[in-house]
Amino acid sequence: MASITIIDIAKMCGVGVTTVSRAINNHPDISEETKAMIMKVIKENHYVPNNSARNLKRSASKTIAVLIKGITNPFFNRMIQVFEKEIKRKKYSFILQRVDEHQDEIEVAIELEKEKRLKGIVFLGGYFSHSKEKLEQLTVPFVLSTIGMAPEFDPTEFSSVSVDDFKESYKIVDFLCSLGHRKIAIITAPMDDVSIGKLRYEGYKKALEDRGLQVDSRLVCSMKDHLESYSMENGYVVTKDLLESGEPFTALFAVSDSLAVGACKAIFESGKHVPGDYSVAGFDGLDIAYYYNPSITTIRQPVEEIAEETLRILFDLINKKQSHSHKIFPGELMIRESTARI
Amino acid sequence: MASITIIDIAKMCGVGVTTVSRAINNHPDISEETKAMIMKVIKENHYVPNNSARNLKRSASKTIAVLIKGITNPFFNRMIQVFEKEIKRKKYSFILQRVDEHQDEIEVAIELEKEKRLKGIVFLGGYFSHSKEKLEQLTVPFVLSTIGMAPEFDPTEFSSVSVDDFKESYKIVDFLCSLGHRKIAIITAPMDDVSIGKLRYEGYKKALEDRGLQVDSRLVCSMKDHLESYSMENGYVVTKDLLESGEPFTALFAVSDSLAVGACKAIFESGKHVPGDYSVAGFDGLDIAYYYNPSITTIRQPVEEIAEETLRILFDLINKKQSHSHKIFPGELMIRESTARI
DNA sequence: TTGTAGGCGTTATCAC
DNA sequence: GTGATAACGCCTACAA
Repeated sequence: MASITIIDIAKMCGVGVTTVSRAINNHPDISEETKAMIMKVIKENHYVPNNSARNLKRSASKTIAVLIKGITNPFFNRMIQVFEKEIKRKKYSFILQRVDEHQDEIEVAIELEKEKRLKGIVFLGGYFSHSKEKLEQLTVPFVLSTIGMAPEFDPTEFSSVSVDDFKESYKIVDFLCSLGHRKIAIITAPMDDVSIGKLRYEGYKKALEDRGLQVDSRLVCSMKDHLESYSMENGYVVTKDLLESGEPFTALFAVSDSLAVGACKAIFESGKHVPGDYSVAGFDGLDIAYYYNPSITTIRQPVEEIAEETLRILFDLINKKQSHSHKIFPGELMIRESTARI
Repeated sequence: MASITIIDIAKMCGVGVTTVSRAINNHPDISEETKAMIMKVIKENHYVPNNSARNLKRSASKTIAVLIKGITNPFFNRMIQVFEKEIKRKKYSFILQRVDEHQDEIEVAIELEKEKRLKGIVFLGGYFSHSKEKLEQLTVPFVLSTIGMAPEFDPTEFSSVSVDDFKESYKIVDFLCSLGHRKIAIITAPMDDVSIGKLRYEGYKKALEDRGLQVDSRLVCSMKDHLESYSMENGYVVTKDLLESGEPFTALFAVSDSLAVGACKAIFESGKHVPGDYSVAGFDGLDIAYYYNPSITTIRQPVEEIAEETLRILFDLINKKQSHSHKIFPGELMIRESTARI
């Protein structure tokens, strides 16, 4: 049962461990023959170096970790692909680490940094509200990507890439207004939430106000706590409640495309039509918003660009080419079938 | 910069490293006071034990790894949640490891087993066709979950949990036949593929044959290689091609719900209706199949049950309560709006 | 080009 | 209840 070690290999080959180590790690100072011979023995005996030992000894490794909160979010799929491709292209290795909803991503990051001797970290998703003290324990560069940020944060202490959730939300709600809608409902995060849900709600509020419209609290619907947040099911249940309340409205802005899909379903089940009876708008620009029937008006986030820029900044940070920077990408209003003039 | 170690903490506390180690790891042989004192110092100095060193030294750790191929598949989301919950409930820790499409999951598993001293492994997704020799290098118990399997495998050498893709596929195609459809197209994996796509295709073939129908190769559509497999986009593009080919058909079976969604979109764009002009059926039982408009007839895989059974078997294996076993769950035919009598 | 030996940070063994 | 000390498996000066 005892696993085979580098020493065993060395003995079998009749060489020293150093030589074996050189063979494994493609070091220059080794003759082709001995290397080939060693590799052959390694293959035959299925020797696999122990990563823990390597990481322990190694002072630094060329690896980037991406910590992602809410991995169920299809929005991240495309981003992950870009991250993986780009990181590999730079000859770094790539670790994807899921962070639980209730877990503290900084703590996970600190631990991982020590364990894997990371060169850099990308935080994806979730909301960022950590003490400066904690942030300082992170000794490698990191970038926050598509993360809602507490405004009180000092922008000189970190880097970030995202869209302006407030502004984009404003944009799409304003678009609904421009279609003549005056009673616009919203499905958003619970009020005690401090994430992008909140930012998008603020955009909604401001857009209405600028149009001289009152925010009607009866049309402000919070996602259900006991259901997965931002899910289709959540949108469905919330919309069902709204429809049953009898509160009149003509348009509905869901702060994510998945919520919008669920909302449409609830509307169909009540015998109504989209956009005939209700206009529905989403947010994010997921594939499903395009493929849904009707296709759903939404704000498309430029995921590829966001991912690429995130890495560009991270590598600049790693190479000390620059200090912290913040990049805001514009979202794109995708006008589709789910919204209509009133 | 140099990280703080257990020795530093020991010195600061005026105790030996052993004692600190005991405090960290909740060992019994330590007084409450010293433990509290040590923990306080640890907190104050933000000491975080180095995982590599722990793993290196530890003989065994209570951790289960789930290796997942194709993490973009929303089908796995629910399963992962179950895994995480159950594994935590058993006081094990949980590692989710993504495996790249082209990566060999067994190699990843072997490496991870050594690095993290795993107690067990769950393989999720992909197709399993590894040599016995390689499998034997895995010294910890493992279970294959929802994985297509080469039939030539010796069932006494591993455990598995899944639905019978062949049978379920047969079931839904037979259902389409029972509605009077005789020209049934299929969107499936490329013919050189050896995954569940192939099994589902075989079920389709058999169902038609048993109904005395010919498999019309012009109605057998393969997913595009250059697009993400099983994606909505793939279903969309393939269906567009099929419609443009002018080949007559009245029903379409897509081997995944996402493909089915894309297919519906293509049909709508051509000015046709579902199920008025074409019946469409999917496979998997994703949320979106229910929320889509029209809701999509599909085979629902009992994901929770599959996940739970997977762990039950794995833990039985770990506790030596049993040897390899195979569990096949029945899928459930969900008859919805996207299919109609011809 | 190759081998020897020390140490990475932790836990386990065994004394006290 | 507590503390030295030897591993764990590998990498890397340094020596040969």
